[in-house]
Amino acid sequence: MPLTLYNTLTRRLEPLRPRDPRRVTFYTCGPPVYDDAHIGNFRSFLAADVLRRFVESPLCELEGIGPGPRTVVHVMNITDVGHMTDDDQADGGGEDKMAVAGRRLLEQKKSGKLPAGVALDPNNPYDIARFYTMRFLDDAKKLGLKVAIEQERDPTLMPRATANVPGMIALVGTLIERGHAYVVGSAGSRVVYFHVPSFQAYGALSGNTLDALREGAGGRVASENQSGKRHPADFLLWKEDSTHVMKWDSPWGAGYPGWHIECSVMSAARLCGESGVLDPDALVRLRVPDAHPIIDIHSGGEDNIFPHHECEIAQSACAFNTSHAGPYAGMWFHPRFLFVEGAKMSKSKGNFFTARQLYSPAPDGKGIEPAAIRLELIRTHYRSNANFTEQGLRDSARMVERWRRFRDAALAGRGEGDAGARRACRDAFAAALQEDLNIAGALGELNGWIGRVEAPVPADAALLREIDAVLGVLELEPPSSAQTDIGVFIGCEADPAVLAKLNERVAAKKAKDFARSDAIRAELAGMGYQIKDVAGGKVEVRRG
RNA sequence: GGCCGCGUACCAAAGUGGUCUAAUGGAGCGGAUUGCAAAUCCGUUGGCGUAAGCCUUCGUCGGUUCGAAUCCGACCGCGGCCUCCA
Repeated sequence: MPLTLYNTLTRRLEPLRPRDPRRVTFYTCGPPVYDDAHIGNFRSFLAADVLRRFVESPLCELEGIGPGPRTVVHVMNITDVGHMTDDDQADGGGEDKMAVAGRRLLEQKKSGKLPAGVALDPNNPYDIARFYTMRFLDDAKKLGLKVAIEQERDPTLMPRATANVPGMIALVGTLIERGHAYVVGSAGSRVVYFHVPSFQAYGALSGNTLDALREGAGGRVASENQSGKRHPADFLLWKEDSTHVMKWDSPWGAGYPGWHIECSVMSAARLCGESGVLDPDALVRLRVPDAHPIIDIHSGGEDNIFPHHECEIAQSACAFNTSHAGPYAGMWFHPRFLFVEGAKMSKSKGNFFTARQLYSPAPDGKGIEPAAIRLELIRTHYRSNANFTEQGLRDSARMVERWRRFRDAALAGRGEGDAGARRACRDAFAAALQEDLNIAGALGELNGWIGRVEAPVPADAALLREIDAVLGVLELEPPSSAQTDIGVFIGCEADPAVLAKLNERVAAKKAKDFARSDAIRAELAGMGYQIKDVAGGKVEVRRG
């Protein structure tokens, strides 16, 4: 059975049918960079990553095309334009988020909390964006996000919004020319709006049709923001504002772009050029036949469905389709929110984690190995609200260790093993993922097979490697470990105080003073170190 | 008010008409191993029974069916979006 996915646009499971089976185009709405990305962001990005890895894999069969491997061009943007804190679709009120981040960084700098060696001017929004972009790329590579690894070779795969403003200006111009956008206000305070009623299919993705919006508005669209708009649902394409922290010249005055237009530009610019990036002139000349998707797959968190993706469809279809119809993307893929310890993540509840808080070594972070974080974030079906818990993280860490043991034993094994069992596992694993990425089912098949193999052989390791090319777990860096002649320190430093205790414990054990040696173990546990005796007379030490 | 989704055993999570007391991981219990732990390996974890077997379970109630965790209806509960948020 070929790969089917739940398409948000049609609310049905549908086979994935790329326009060009040799080159599947995939666009993911990437992170804003005025703060560190949190594990909820990463759940969504990693779900997209697993999808692209699976589509690339020989395990994945596409309808009418057959099994892979195949190429996926995956683009993920970096939103480094500071959008507004109260960015309702009206006129962009509130404060620029980049400015808010600058104030926060300034405070951290004053209190000495910024990491040493960071050269950063908190008043410069480009500096702030660069700072968080680098941190995001670090996090993403640690967690095995393939696009972040690839962009080192081809930076165009992760375009920056600030580098694409000319394309946005060109596209806004096109939309005005084609009668889908209009300018209001006079020089100094001009605003360009997209005129929503000019796009018939508006609401198809989210169900928020113009009628529904009118009924549901319930006073939420503040009347003071409506001045000049021809329809309450019309949304911002360009705002003239000479006081803004980031601003660019345009035919409608110096200002900044609306927050939906960047994705319309960057997706088409990178994915519609056979190789490389379309320049603004080529972009405005781009014409896609009606009812043909401009890109094959588009992903983003469920909260992007409305208004962001709805507006993106309207812009892209009106700008690029010959008679201004959709659907822009053939397949809309929306992972759901992540909960933490049963509740929606929020800073005030204290259940808010950035990725680096989890993987950084103690005492700054929790010292959890990236492979365990990745597995925990991908192991729940992408359309369920996954619940991220300490317990789940421990489960995942153990599963990773079990796979590693199996792989190592297999590489050291001899013989052919059971080819039939391998084939059955491979088929069952693939079949589960073909069905709307049923990853829990696929992991069940994998674990069941691993449990049944009594004497693993190199061919088993090869299958595990093929499977892991999709999961992306074992290929991640194993936890750092520091060796001393007494202990192996996993994910933590060889603290002198700990070393002293370990030496004392060895002496106590030698003297068969087990009461003393157990007391030391308890003391270490009180200090946050778990220890266990391993082969060779050494002690394995872990934080946590 | 509108749109969408979810409710499975101790926990997480598969299963979408019979092979289901129901994959898989964790946790628990018993055993091997260990000075003790940890880790690992084996067995086991609804009830009764020595066993074969019988009875009961997949939010609740009802319906369709020879047969339902799986299909339909109602209800209860939970959540998301409609406004910045992955």
